[in-house]
Amino acid sequence: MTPPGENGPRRARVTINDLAAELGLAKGTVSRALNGYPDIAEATRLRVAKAAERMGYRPLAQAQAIRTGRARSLGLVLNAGRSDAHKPFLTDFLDGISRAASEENWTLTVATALDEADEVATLDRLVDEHKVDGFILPRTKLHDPRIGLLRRRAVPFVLYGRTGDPEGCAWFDISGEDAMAGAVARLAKQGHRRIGFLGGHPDFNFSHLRRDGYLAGLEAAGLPHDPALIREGIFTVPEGEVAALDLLDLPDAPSAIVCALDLAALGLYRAALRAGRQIGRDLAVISYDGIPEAATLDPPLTTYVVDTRAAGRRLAQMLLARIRGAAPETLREIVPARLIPRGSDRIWSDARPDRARPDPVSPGTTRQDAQETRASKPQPFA
Amino acid sequence: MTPPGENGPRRARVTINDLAAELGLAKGTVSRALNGYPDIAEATRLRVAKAAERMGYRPLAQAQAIRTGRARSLGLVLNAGRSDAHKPFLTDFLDGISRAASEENWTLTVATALDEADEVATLDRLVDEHKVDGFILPRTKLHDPRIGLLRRRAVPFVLYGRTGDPEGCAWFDISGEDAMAGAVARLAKQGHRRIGFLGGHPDFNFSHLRRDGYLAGLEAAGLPHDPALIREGIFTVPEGEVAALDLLDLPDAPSAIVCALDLAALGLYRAALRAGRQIGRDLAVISYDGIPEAATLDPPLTTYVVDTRAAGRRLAQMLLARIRGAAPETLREIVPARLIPRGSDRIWSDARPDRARPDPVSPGTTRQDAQETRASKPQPFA
DNA sequence: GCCCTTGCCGAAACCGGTTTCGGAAGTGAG
DNA sequence: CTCACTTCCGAAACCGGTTTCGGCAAGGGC
Repeated sequence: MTPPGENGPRRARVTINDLAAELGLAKGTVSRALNGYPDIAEATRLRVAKAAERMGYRPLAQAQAIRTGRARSLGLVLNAGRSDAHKPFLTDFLDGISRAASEENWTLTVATALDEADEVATLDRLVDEHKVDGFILPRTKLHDPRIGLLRRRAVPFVLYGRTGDPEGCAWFDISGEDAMAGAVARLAKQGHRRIGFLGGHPDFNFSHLRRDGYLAGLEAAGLPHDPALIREGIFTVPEGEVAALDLLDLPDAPSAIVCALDLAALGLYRAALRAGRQIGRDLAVISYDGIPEAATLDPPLTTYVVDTRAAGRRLAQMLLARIRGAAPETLREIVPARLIPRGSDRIWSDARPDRARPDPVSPGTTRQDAQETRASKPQPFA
Repeated sequence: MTPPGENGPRRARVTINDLAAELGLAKGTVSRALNGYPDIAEATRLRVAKAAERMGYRPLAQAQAIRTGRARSLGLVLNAGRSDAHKPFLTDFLDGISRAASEENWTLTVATALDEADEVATLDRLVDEHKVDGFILPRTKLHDPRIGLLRRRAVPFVLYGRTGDPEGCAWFDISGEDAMAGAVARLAKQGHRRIGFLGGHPDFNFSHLRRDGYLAGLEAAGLPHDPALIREGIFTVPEGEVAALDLLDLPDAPSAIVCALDLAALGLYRAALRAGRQIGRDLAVISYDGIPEAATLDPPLTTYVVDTRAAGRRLAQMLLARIRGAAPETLREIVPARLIPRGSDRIWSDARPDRARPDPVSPGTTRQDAQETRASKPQPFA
């Protein structure tokens, strides 16, 4: 690779005309040679390729775009209204996408929207202006208006997640349902018989999948399904906290809780503190997402992590394939999440329900008294 | 606004030729009318504008680009290697940028890089391919190779932050130095005389600014500068923890600590727990950044917040101006951070402070807080 | 009444590519 | 030795815009 921007204040772009002139060929010939047309002699193709390399020729994407109709750009519109959620993953996600895209000399165009309607309008605008050739749709909903739009306008897209009506959809997803079922199985194996569930907002497709996975896990373990142990619609930490408190205050409270999202688990940690329950001691927790904070909670949270970077990368590759004509039905992948066992789902049988407790983060510290700091919520390091 | 994608499977784009044919004008005339050339009759301009509106004409950005040399896109390359840091702000930042951009019908192109060299190479590639017209450079360093490249290649850019050699640079920044000085003043006013400092990594320009602000604050308060109370080079929570522990283990430990980043403060919270010090009781803390977790810590962290969304928005506007020819020297803005007083910098009277007896202050006075926000303001920086 | 502006628009070149079309060589069969 | 058939390339059209250039018609000064 040549040192970037090495010479002079304004090294002029070398165009296909320069190349053609240098080679004594017609520019059309050069273009065909570069693009692998069959009616170019092998010797010529080589000569052209070499000269292009030597002169540092880079086709101007937008000049190509106007004839080919390809902007060579992948679109991603983020919802900035729901400011929670994919935040922690965003950098990794973007990195996965943009890296895969740039391997093929494509780029990533991102836009933001404030709500669902704005999202659709933004997609529409980008399509109109032909700024992108296709979209990655994160956070799919059960009924997703974005999909309707893109279908109507016949522009390629790939879902990160699944949706209610799969027709014409390509997707990549993590099997949250298997993770939830696995979590239940793991807890049941430890002897838990009352296992609660903290679920996500029903607008989102993954919420149903994960709840169903939880139920399937119960059934597989031969445990009864008690609707009282289920709280759903959680989207933020505070929401998780109230829902969890709800569960813990039950006369017949669960001894273990499965969380569909780490945000809910964060809330659960707070709720446990307030309810005087000690996670990893008299309450087992398994969650899902793998946010970085999970590792530094006390006790560290056992959770299923998803490799967001890999997801972004794969999504970009699939979208590229879709744009190039692959049928959506052939582009559907579901991969498992990976369980990271940590302390939260282990019950120490020997411990006294008191103060002393193995503290992996800061050994030998006296824990603050929860009652004393009543007003401000005691908080593990989130 | 027309309902998005309303009709048919493939409503064809309306081009400038369609418009011209419909109007019985030459396409060149239509183009000039749309772009406000002075040699078009007002009546004609109106007629064209109306027809364009009615037919839903949207110029194809890349077609314009090839002649005008404007891709109508802003570039942002993120460093995915240093996975920490601006993560929590990223969505807001992107939202600010992309919203300002789309107001002018521009878009945002984002790429990622793994390290500094990759960053420069990525910039170079985007410039070569003319994918973007300019860049926003986040996380500026004292000596920033990205700036060198962009200067050499004469492509417009705007810094988010300042840098060592300001020549030819436009920037937007938050006055971290004033914030740090203000933090010291606030603590000194409470009677603290030994105030420690946890600083960022010296590669980054803001680290020097904030440390200098801390020092200026000391001087303004008439406090001595004790190098032993300063720890720098912090970039992650664990790093913050060891640095803080270092400070707290000092024979003559500080009674208050100013953190240049919330991540360091997070580490400090852990360190305090391990060292048996209680923040808000026998240790006062003021930090900087305003990450969401700060509000839910125990006690809640008093910190200076920066409005990342507003920063993104302003940066985009400034970059646009820069691209349109404004001189970089005229595009330099520094705005103050906003102090959010919470519990961590207040010392409750019944505690026994090490060296100083802070004024007893009831935990509920926000009016005084508001005053202190803009209290002392040393200005050797600008 | 004539000439010189000025206002306004059409025509065509242009931007940097891609794609179509046709023709000049070379090749093999008859 | 023809002739049809490939092989390979040049020329030109094309994509959807922007910009330059020149000319026609109206208007004003003399």
